[in-house]
Amino acid sequence: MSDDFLIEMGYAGLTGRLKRLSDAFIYQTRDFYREHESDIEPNWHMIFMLLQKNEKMTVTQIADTLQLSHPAIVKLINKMKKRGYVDAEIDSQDNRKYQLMLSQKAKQKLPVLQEYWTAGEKALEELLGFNTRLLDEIQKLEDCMAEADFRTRMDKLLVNE
Amino acid sequence: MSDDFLIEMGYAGLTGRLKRLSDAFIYQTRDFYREHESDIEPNWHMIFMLLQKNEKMTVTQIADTLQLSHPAIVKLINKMKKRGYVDAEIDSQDNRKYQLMLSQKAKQKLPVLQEYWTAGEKALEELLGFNTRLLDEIQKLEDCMAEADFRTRMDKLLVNE
DNA sequence: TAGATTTGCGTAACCAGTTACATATATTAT
DNA sequence: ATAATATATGTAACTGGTTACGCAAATCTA
Repeated sequence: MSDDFLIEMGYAGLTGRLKRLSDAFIYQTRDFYREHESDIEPNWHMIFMLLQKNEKMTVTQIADTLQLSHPAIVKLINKMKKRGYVDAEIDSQDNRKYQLMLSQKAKQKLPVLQEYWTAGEKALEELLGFNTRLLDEIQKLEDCMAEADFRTRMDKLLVNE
Repeated sequence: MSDDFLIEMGYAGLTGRLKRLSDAFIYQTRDFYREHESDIEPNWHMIFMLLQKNEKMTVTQIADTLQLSHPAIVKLINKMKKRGYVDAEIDSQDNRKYQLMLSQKAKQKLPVLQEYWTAGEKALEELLGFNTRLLDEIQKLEDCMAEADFRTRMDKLLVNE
């Protein structure tokens, strides 16, 4: 028997375990960057990828694409701007919007960062046993959540409603 | 093709998706409790379960059992105390320790809470398609992480080290 | 039995997300 | 053309975790 109470809890322990796993990845990635004297942060990866692919994007576009709230993106981007990785220019058509893009510094650093990200991807492949079963199961869960989310299902399943 | 960039990112998107999922469960559970006029919070579930099973525990014991840091437990328990769900008594053998236990109020509320938790468990079973494949894959990942964690593997796999 | 070390708990500052609200600009409708 | 509405961004306060540090009590050691 495991001495891990969350595992012992079965289904009910899943949410806690997801949180633990997610935190572990975030903190360890942060430590990795610090160890390698890199001033970038874990979740910047997805912003870099996105701005490489799309050149220019607004806060709202990024928030929608990553399915995060816009204040989350504002915070992220502000820090990236402060460290000189992202430039912004006001949209000529719409004065509310900022078009965001990778700075020259960011583009210069990309080859080094790419090495880190490749190492991260390989490490993940190792951890998943070189198969996509976990990814596939998570995909199914996400699809299921899209149909009817956790709260909706709990409400429906509560007896004596 | 999905319009979800994290999915598009493949392995590299996994950590972001875990975070998203974990957050979704936490926020939706919190909303559920609020909707049902319950003043308890999502992660109290595991404390309730633990103190039902073990009667009395210290902060450090709880932190070890749940694999969380002790300040996390201190915060949790302080709020549970403030709302009257947990009582504490100083250990007679060791004046540093507090023995924590469920209050009378907590025990009275247990039947109602149990209904909520049952609904949550059923909802999770639904979301997982009434099988433990996701749980199993997560277990494998946890085991793998215990052997050598993400950061260690990234360091090892980084070329030109 | 005194000094060093370890242990248990607490606090502060941080991180990465959220919701709720504010404000400025654009757009739509009358 | 103006009023109402919608959209883009920003800010504040919260949540639930972390690490780093401090202090007091207990334990070990010489």
